[in-house]
Order: sequence, then C-alpha cells, then structure tokens
Amino acid sequence: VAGPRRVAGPAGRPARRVTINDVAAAAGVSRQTVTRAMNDMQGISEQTKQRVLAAAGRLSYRPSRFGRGLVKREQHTLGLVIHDLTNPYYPELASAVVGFAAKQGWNVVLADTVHTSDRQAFLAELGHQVDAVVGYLDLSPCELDAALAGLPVVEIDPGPARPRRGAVLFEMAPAIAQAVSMLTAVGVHRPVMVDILHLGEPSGRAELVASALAEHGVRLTVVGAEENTVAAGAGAVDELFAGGRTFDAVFAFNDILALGALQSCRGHRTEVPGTVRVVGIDGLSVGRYVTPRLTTLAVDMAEVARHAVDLVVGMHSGDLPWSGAKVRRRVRHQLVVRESA
Amino acid sequence: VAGPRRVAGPAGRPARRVTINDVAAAAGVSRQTVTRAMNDMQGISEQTKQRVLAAAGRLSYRPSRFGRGLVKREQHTLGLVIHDLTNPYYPELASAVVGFAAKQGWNVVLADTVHTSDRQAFLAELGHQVDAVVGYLDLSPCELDAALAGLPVVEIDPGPARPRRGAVLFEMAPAIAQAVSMLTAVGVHRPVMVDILHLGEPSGRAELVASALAEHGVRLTVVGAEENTVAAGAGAVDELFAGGRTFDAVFAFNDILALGALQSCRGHRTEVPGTVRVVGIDGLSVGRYVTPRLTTLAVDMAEVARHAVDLVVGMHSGDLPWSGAKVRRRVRHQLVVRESA
DNA sequence: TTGTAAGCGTTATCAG
DNA sequence: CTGATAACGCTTACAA
Repeated sequence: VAGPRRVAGPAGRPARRVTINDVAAAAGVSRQTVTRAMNDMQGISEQTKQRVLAAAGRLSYRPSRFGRGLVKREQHTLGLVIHDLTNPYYPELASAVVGFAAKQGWNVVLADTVHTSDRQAFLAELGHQVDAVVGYLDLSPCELDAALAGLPVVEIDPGPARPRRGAVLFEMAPAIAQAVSMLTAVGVHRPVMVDILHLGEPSGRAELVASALAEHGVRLTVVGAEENTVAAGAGAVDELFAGGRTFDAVFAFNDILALGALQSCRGHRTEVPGTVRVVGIDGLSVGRYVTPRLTTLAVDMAEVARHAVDLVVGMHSGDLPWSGAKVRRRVRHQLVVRESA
Repeated sequence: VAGPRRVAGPAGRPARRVTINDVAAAAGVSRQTVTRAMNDMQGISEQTKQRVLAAAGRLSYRPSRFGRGLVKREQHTLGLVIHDLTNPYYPELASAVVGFAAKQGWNVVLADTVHTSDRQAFLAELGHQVDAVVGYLDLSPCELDAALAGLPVVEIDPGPARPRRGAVLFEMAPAIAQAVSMLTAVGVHRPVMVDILHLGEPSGRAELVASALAEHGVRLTVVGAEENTVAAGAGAVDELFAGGRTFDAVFAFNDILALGALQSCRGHRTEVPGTVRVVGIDGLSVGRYVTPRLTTLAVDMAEVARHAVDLVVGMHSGDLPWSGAKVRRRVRHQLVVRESA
C-alpha cells in the first residue's frame, strides 16, 4: 500500500468515491462477482476472486457502509452522551458501556457535550447518526422529544422528575444515611457540603445529605464549587478555611470535588481524617490512589452500563416499550470506607 | 411520545422499519413532500408540513441514516482505537480527539481493544463501519494492510519501526535526557525502571532511559510490571523492596505504574523524593492530585490529537497521501517537575 | 406547492 | 461459476 491510488482529479483529490462498479469494470466482471470476492462468499472461482481482489486493491476500493447498511440491516450504533471525558467519572462509565455494547454487537459513538452550547441541536444531530441514545442528556422533556423523537433513549441519573423515557435511576439515600450515621457516631457535628449548584439551588445530592443529617439533629452547610474540577473543589474548601469557618467533615457532590477537598486540607495542614473527614460520591478508582484514600459512596458502573445497554437494546428491538416503568432500573450506591472518613 | 407506535407484528416487535413511504401514505402525500417536511425545506405549505410531521410522529418515523448517507456524502466517522478506557491515559487522548474531530464535523466511534483477542478481525470489522482509523493499532504492517486496506490510518506512537501509514511519533529522548541529568545531578546512582515488557524485552522507553543514564555512567535495572495498572506498578516495586534491593530512583513506563511506585513507597515508609525519586511518563492529570505530586515526562495530548485528526482528515479528503513523510508528525515530551523527583 | 423520475452503492434472488 | 434484475430508503433534479 503505497500512496493513495484512488481515481484522482486535477488537484490530486479523489474525483469521486471508488465504487463497486469501478472494480467490476477493472476486473472485467459483474458487480455481483465483486461482492462475492470481497465478502469471501462461495460460488466464485479462486482465479476470478484473486483477479477481483487485485483490482480492488489497485483502486483502493472499500465498500460503502451506507450502501451496505441499506441492504443488510444488522448494523447498530449507540450514541453515548457524556459531559466531559476529562472528568474520570465518564471514562469509567464509557468503558463499561462500550464493553457491554460490544458484547451485543453495537458500536458506540461518543458525544462529549463539554463544548456544546446548543444541547438540543447537538443531540438532534447525534440522533441522525445513531440508532439509540444513552447517557446524560440534560434536556427538558419537551426539548428531548423534539430532538430525539422516534429514537430509543435511556437517561442515566436523570434527576428527581419522573423520567419520560428509559432511565437508570440512582438510589443514594441508603448509602448516604449510612455515611451520615458513621460520621455522627464519631462526633461530627459541623459538616459542610461542597456542591454543584443548579441555578443557585443545592443539588438533589445535597438535599439527601441534609435530610439524613437532620435525622441526627445536625445541620449541613452547603457551598457551591465553581465548576466540576479538582481545582474548583479545592478552591471551595480554601474559601471555607479563609472564612475562618470551622468544620469537621466535608461531603462532596462527587469524588472529583472530594479530591479537591483533600488537596485543600493538605495545603492547610489539616489532618484527614483526624481533624476533617472527607466523603466523596461516585466511587472512582482514582480515589484509591490518593493520600489518604478516599471514602466514597460508590456506584457499580458496570451495573449501570449493563442496565443502560440492556434497556436501550431491548427498546430498539421492540422487546421493551419506549417509556414507562418497564424501562426504569434502579442502582444503589454503596458506602466504601477507606481512609478519609 | 408514549410507547413505541411502530408498526408491530404479532409478537409486539416491529415487523419492519418505518420508511418514508409509510409516512407518505399515512399523510396522503408523496415521498418528496415528506422529505421537505422532515428537513425543514422550503416549497411546502405550513399546513401539509404539519400534517406530515404529525404522521411521522404517530408512526415514530425516523429517516434511515443509510439511505440518507448514501445520497448526502457529508457524514464522516472516525474510528478511535485504544487499549483500555480504564487507563486514564486513553480518556485524556479520547477527549482531545473527540473534540478536534467534532470541530471538523466528524463523529468518533470508540473501539476499546481491552477484551479483544483477535485484533486483526476486530479492526477489520471496525474498518467496515468508519471512514478512517486513528490510534493504537498494534498490528504488524502486513496484518494492518490486510485489515485496513483502502482506509486512511494514523497510528499514534507506533514504535521504532518506520510507520507504513500515517503516524504521530513521540519524541521522548530529549525529555528523558533532561530528567536523567536532573536526577544524576542530585546523586542518583541506583535507578530502577518499572517497565512494560514486550515478549520479555525491555520497551523502547526503557532503552532510551538506559542509554541516557549510560551517558552519565549510571546503569539501569529494568523490572517488568505484570500489567498496566497501579496495583501492578506497586507490586513490581514491592518485589524490589522484598528482594532487599536498594534503589534511589524509579522510572516508570508510564504515570499509572509510577502511581503504583508511589503507593509502594508509601507502604514501605520510604520518603519520596527524600529516599527514592519517582518519575512517570505521559503527564496524566491525575499526577497532580496524588501525594507527593508526580514528576513526569508529559506529552501534550491536545497536540497529539490535533495532529492525528488533521492527518486523517487530510488523508481522507485526498489532500494528503496515505503514507510517507508527509503524514508523519512528531510530538516532544516535556519534563514536568512536580514533587516526586 | 406538489409530484415524478432517477440514482446513490450495495447485496439478495434467481436465471443462465 | 457467473451475471442480470430488483430491491434497500433517501434526496436531488426537474416537471407539473
């Protein structure tokens, strides 16, 4: 395989795609014979097969996936929508989704929305390229219907509102209650939550933590991080220190922010878990590699991915409806006690 | 959008795909009119448009991407081949590749080879679904030609052999020399490398480190890690400690193994960088969040991704040849001194 | 504003 | 073993 040998126009650019007809002509056979040679089908003599293959190679011929897909109906691709591959949560999810999807013969195209301004248009565009969509959509039900009508959709952790499509729901309350019991038992009484605020409002996670603490008569202070990064998590806790506020525990919206809390404590020579206890959410594997190792509410990513892929494949095949209770699955977080709390 | 309303057979499964013809029939118009309505084209009255859209919604109609792709030739997808999304290196790469590809209007399907036994077959299959391939192929030139003939291919860090296709080459020697100078200057004379062995042989990275050290009259001991994980890196260094071997520096094949080295040192109450200095390779962002922060030879992932996408898009459009010097780019690693060395 | 005809590149069917 | 013909679902031209 030397340089490009496609039929080239004056500028050296391919004038048009090399098609099966070109190969057929070059080899002096019919299109059907080319098909037989390319796909290792029987009913073709070894000799013509080689001649065809040679011609195909010479022309750099490659069957069009569209032509082929049109007639063979067994090519499925899944759109996986995530916020930002740079946040370790999403690769862990993506890894699991890609794995399960591959097992079912589905391809996965990755849609990262980190630099997307118009989510609806973005998802509508994605919808044109795939057979089903899974992930973090963050659209209102009506936007979602507009963008992805007629397509099987499974949202992951879609928030409190009753999902209008398929969904994998997170059940964090039990694990949160467990973590809160553990902390209050050892005397925590001034906890803080580093949250991701939505329009200035505390997240659902913060509310769960607050109400679990309320059961023990403890009040939660919620502060917002600027963005979802380690640095922002550290910044939020830095401000706490700077403000002279005393606290004995930090709950974080997720492990990334918790890592920031750890970093900030280290910067302020504050012992973890001695002086301040830190608890993250998600169960990222990076939590095992930091010092101290991060205590966290972990979700089994493989289970999430398995549910999501199962649902969406079922919806696509028609075995499952496109909405309703049958296409809702629940996954429980588990308290994983390591060193930080 | 309630349940699935596709034409259903006896089992409740869709009997066949809903096509433009079904919608046309249902709305009492021609196919062309349906196209106009679906694609917001002009030359259709608002009234018929609504009628068609209603019919389409009722039938859950969605244009086939194959039919559409066959006639509109502006849909490109890139296959990104990586080893294991679970290893933070690949998400960082994927994130950048997806970003640049999106900017050029390309979709990215992610092919994770971690559970792939037959790489050649896997890539051949992938080749059928995409317009170009980028990433870590790990195939011999002849396997590669067999699997991906006729397709633009850009390998990333393909190793020492002269690449037969497009390639983004890593130039680590200068950064390695710099790191080695730094370490020998502070008295390091018993360095170890935790390597990923290929068929029992030291990697190219190990050889570069060894020869840089030789310039300073220092000999390198190479040990292999079982696999490419933090735990394996820790295990390799644990064995060093167990063997009673003394060492004052650890070079790691990559940051992941270096994290393991850090972990092992911590387990053995060995000060880093006081007693042992640790240097990783890759420049993963996780290196900034561990204690002590990891000194590493960093590659600019965005630059790698930019080159890879530029090359492959150029090759696809015909602006660039499919092999040769014009489709080779070089990226230099940079020594990033943090705390661990 | 709407419909008709043709063709995109491929494979399945059936006749030779 | 090979080739002609007819789909596959869609859009672009052009005609009404």
